[in-house]
Amino acid sequence: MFAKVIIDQDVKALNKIFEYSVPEDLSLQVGMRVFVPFGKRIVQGYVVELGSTCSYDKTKLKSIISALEDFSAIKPEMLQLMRFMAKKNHLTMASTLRLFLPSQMREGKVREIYETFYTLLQHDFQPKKNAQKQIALLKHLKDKGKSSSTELANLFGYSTIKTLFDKGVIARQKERIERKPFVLSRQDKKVQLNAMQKKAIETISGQKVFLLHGVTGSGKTEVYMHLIERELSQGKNALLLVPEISLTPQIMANFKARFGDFVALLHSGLSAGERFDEWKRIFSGQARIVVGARSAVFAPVENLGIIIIDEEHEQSYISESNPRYFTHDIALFRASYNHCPLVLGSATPSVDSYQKVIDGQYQLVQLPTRANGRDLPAIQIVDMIGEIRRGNNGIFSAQLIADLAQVIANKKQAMMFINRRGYSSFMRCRDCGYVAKCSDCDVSLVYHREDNRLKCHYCGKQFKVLTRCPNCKSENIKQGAVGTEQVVAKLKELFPNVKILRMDNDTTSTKNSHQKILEEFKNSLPAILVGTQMIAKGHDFENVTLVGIVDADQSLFQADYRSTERTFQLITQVAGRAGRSKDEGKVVLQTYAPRHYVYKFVSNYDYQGFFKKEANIRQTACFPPFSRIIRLLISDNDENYARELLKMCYTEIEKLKDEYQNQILYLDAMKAPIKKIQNKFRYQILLRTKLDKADEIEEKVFEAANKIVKNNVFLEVNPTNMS
DNA sequence: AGCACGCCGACT
DNA sequence: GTCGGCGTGCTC
Repeated sequence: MFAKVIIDQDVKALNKIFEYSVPEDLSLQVGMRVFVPFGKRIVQGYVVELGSTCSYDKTKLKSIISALEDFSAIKPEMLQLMRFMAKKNHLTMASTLRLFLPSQMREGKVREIYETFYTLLQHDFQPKKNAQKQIALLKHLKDKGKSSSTELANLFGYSTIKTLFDKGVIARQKERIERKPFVLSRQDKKVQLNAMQKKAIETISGQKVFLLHGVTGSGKTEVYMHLIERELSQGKNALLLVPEISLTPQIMANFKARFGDFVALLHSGLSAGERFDEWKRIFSGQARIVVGARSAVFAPVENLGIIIIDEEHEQSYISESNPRYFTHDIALFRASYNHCPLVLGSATPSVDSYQKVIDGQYQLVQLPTRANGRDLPAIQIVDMIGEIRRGNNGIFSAQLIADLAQVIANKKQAMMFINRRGYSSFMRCRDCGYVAKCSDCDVSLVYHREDNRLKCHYCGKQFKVLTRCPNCKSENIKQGAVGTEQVVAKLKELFPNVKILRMDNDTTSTKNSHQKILEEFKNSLPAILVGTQMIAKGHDFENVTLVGIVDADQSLFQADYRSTERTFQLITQVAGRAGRSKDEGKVVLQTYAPRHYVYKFVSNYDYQGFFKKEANIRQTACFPPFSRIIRLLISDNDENYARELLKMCYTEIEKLKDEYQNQILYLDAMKAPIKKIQNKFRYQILLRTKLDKADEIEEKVFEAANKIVKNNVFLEVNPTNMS
């Protein structure tokens, strides 16, 4: 018997299959992890194939040493997924397989926790009359059957346990316990479905992709729950993916309440141990519903009946570092492997996904009204240039201030949204415009208030805060942009007696601070919550009647073809926070570009209109989804060498132009936007191609680059942030 | 990734 | 004369 093995090392040079002979006494299965001799050492590998033939020189063949476990950690579906991903995303097979296992298994530190339990051994034992503690303990055990050492010690004292144990009245045993992630418990309130929801559930079935377009508050979550329930009753399992930020305790509690121990929750708050325990519950089939963030798409659930991606337009579904992948691709693969529906849900679908509806690849399912029957809040656009003309140079328009005053008078709540995407709080000299930059990376330093230092977000290097401009010696140095702090300060000035809370990266660094702030906000009337994207998602505050968007433009004017789309999504999302309950809501949107088309559509909640316009622009300009952008990043410590490599790659890739004349729309080589990271100089080749032969071209570009550059070459498709 | 082999510079 | 720098090549 021979085995094909993938060596568990994430190196391109080892990204191939090695063959071994299998000892007679070793019962191996495909998907098992094994120890194998490799050169002069012993390494871990994965068995990907077993058979009676071998293509390698048999005299040089070595033998597998042993298996790590007596089961296949990588199930057949995942092996196929590995092949698919490695090819699609140009990854090594090892790095792909690593995604499928919890870190605890990889590090070999499989630590399980045990706890001592006691049970009753002699049921008829009568303690002495005055031994009150013993009597109580025995009664406790009689009622509960078994009890942990810590519990008994707390209630009756350890000496009581010891006496009874020594007399042989109670028995002791160690049991493995699972680290259950903490979840709020709450009563499950079954919601009556409306007609649209019922219809959506009926429509969604079969091996297809559905785009569930539902306005904010249309009750998508309830639809998900019903779909999952339906599959469960058919004996199937389910996978629900959500963006990390919306994995709030409330949502988790909802699922726990509805589905109990059938649910496994995978989110960033889990410890490695908890994650491992959840993984095992899924692996063994104990947990049949997996709810989790991006990486949960790799959960070892078998027999899937449905896969749902909630808020499908979210950026967090794109893994941008190390093993790069797009969650939708993986989900689609798994859905077709399991012959089950894939549901992409959103109030503001990505242009990519909606285009697939137009192309007939996805089926559209709509939930056009809010579940509570309320209208969506009115969005009023305020022209900030006009404000300046009227002599108001502040960060709030007269309209916004008036509306805030009204909210406070009504003892209601307001949310103030600061759109921080795309800029950070850099330090700038007000006199000459000098901005502090990192000495190793070509990026602006970010000011961190907590420790009053400037930090580089790419290499982590720290610098002292500038007090004098090194360029013009001026001391007029200020933090660059309007931040949450400034807004809070201004609000306190305007409304000194109102509770004003701030929620952003600075105020939510500790573990439960997030929750605390939201809790405090919920319990204060009137109150204003100031925050970044963090406040945009999922929270359901019934007293919020006003949402202020302080500077809507900040995500709009970026050198990124998706910035308009993102602005539309963000504003719709934030607007959805207002008027969730009986009171009507309102949104005040401040902008310096009131005539931009995105504001026209967004204020009318006209997604279709926006999509048509946006798709049209992209088609004319030949941008995705009507083309593919391929970015090849080359980096090296030696700048000249990096440039040389770039040139060689470019010459090679340029040859493709002849072969694919009318396909390649754009090709150029240049410095990367961030010219240096960790002392590595970065150069890039950008290529834009029509879709017809995009796969083929991408493959050739990758091949060409790998022929020339051994390491430090990255290929990225439709990059989101080109740093 | 590791580990060996191999071919040039400065040391007990 | 040797010790050791890291460039190159191989691992079933």
